[in-house]
Amino acid sequence: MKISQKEEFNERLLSWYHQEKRDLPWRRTSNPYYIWVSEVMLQQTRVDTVIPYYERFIESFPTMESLAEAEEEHVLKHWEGLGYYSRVRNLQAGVKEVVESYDSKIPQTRNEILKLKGIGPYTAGAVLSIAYGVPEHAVDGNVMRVFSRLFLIEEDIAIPKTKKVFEQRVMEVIDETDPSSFNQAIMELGATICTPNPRCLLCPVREFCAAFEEGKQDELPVKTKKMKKKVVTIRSFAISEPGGKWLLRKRPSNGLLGDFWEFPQIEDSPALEISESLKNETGLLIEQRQAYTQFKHIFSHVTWLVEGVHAVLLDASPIPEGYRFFSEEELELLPKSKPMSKLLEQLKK
DNA sequence: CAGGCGTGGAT
DNA sequence: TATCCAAGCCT
Repeated sequence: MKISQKEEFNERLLSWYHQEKRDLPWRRTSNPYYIWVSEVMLQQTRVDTVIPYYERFIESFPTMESLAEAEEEHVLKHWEGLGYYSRVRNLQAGVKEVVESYDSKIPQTRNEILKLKGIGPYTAGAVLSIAYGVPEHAVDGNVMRVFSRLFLIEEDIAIPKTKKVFEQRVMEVIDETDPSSFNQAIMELGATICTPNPRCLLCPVREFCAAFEEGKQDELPVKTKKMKKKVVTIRSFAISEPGGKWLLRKRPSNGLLGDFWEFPQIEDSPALEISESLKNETGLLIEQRQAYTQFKHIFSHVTWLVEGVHAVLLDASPIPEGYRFFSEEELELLPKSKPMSKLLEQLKK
């Protein structure tokens, strides 16, 4: 596509968008905070998955002040099952910053909004353009896929610096009168038409598309990186005490499943001496019962082979720092990871 | 920069 | 079953 065709391109794109766009909850509001929440939830997450979470979250935390004041555990419970849990801790931290340091007004320049926790280049552009009408690029995976085809850009989108190429190109093409609709229209196109297996015959702008012109739409975008996943064996100890309570510990804030409570567990230990390993790593003294369950859980970058072991705590055992007993009722209120939920499900059998 | 960070759906 | 994702950000 030539830049001289910009006006005609935007006319086609935007009229298609206004006619075909999906009716989504965050498209029914102009509240910048709600837009912010939706954009964070949508990071690496499908629209259909996000919708119910978004509705519940906004209902429970209708204002930035209400989110800023909420208990982290309560907030995390609203994110349970969505994944990438650091997103919600960063969101709350960012909202607190806005409430406390910006008089509850979200900054309206890229440099300022980028300072907020959890707001990166994409989310900055998305909030600025959608909530405030600022002509800023918001380049995500959709935009790179669509633009790589429109302009026949064959650079590897798996390499971080490649994104700059797309950000520049967006700024050349963006509709200055309605940057909100422009950014959303490109993403909508990527999500519904210009998908990995594109449906070019339905595309409103195919006559501007260099890849379609040359029949290369199926070869773009170029993306090289492949994920290799580690496999880790996890032995998880469901330790009960006479009162029927379960002994849990809190995971560190950083890293996988940050701040989640879990059964004490050890990684990659020889099966024969697992009680000894647990004692070495945690100080806990237990009497092991029989292994009661075994399953696999696949995270984005690591696979856990989980073996759940039932055990009772010996009277002589110390309770290490950071460990707590939970009744069944208390357990219900905790945010739980998928592996934790699977273990509990098995426990009830 | 490379790698860590969840989950459920599509192929 | 295996793979790759889907509106990225942080360190």
